[in-house]
Amino acid sequence: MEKISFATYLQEKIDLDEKTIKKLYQKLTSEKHLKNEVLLKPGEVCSHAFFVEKGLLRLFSIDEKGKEHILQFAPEGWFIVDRSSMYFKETSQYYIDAIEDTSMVYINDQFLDFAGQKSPEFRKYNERLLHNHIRHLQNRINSLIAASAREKYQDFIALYPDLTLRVPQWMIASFLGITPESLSRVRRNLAKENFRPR
Amino acid sequence: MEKISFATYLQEKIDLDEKTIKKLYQKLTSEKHLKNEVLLKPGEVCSHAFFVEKGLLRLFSIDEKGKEHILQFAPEGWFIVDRSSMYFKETSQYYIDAIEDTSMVYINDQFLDFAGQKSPEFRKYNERLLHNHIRHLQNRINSLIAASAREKYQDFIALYPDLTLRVPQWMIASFLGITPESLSRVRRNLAKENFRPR
DNA sequence: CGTCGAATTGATGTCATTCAACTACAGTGG
DNA sequence: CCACTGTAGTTGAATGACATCAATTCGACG
Repeated sequence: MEKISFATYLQEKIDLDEKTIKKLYQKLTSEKHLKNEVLLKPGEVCSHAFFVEKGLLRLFSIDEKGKEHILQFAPEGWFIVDRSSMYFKETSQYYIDAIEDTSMVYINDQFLDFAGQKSPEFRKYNERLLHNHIRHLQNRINSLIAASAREKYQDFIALYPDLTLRVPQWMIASFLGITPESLSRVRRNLAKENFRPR
Repeated sequence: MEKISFATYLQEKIDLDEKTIKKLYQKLTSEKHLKNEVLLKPGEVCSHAFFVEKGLLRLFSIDEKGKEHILQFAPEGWFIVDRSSMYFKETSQYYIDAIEDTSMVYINDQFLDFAGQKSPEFRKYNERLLHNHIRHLQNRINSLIAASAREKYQDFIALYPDLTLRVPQWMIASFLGITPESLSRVRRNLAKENFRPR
């Protein structure tokens, strides 16, 4: 996958002049984290949103039995954050970690305030992001309550076509709320039916 | 349940002077709808958010097999809206209808703009609502992928203690993504174990 | 009282989980 | 370079959870 720099991303998404972008960008720190590094743990307050420039992050919980449940993946060009923890300053219930070596931009409250003051466009875009997030969550809930394991997997492929190859299968299962074995069988059946050579 | 007027609600939640509240409130229309009336249908753009003063609304989808799947309940003091449809002006996939006779306040874009200009407090509160919404959705997803039918029901009771009595059981089942029969059995088992006289 | 939808119950079926065995493969150290 | 180890993925068999179908009861309301 191609690297997506945050500066380029802002230019595309928001109509800002170069000068403002530079001003914003130099307020930010960009960091690299290796695979398996943990960026947020339960009990901590989520103090940053992460914009993924290159690599892959995930947001997940661990239940009483020690099982992981993945709420979100964030490949290049995505944000990941426990928004309610960050906004309300509550301790989080969730983990964020790196599935691949990942370079990301750290975004904190000060930056958001600063950028919002500098540019009303940025403010608006931020609002847009929130609504986009809500749309995603809502669609996901609908899929979870309405669909079978098979359909959930198909919804997943439609949503993240590229991730199907990049993410280990047991993580996809964990995202869908099914076991790795079940997903394996779902895939076998799908392959049987839609057999197509490549 | 007690009626919650929107004016009172605003006073409690946002620090506004009486004059501003009046100014805002007279921009709004309050309407009553009878049980079973439909306020939003798939294919329409969701042009209003509804604040429930008295009664009960629901947001739901219907799948290809004709089954309903309930995404949200909104009793007194709650907002209900298909946010992504309203914000992005896309046609909705969802229904909103009245479970009980309901009086509600219609809130549209013009009002939000107007109120946002009049009062930065209002703007902030609006942002707060968005984050609150996201928190809810995220917790719900976590419950849906991590919990058994029984645990989902317990999560539901914890979240909406009063609704347990007000909402028909088959709707709760539809909210949880299980069948009415399953919910009935879950309840029987819970009752057997935690037997307590009332 | 009669009707209709909601809820319960039982019998049965199906889908997904669990547990265990096995394969494939990547990484590690001898 | 090759065993050794650990993790991912697949497969099978048994189990369990939830769904489906059908019958019955319950309760609200005209």
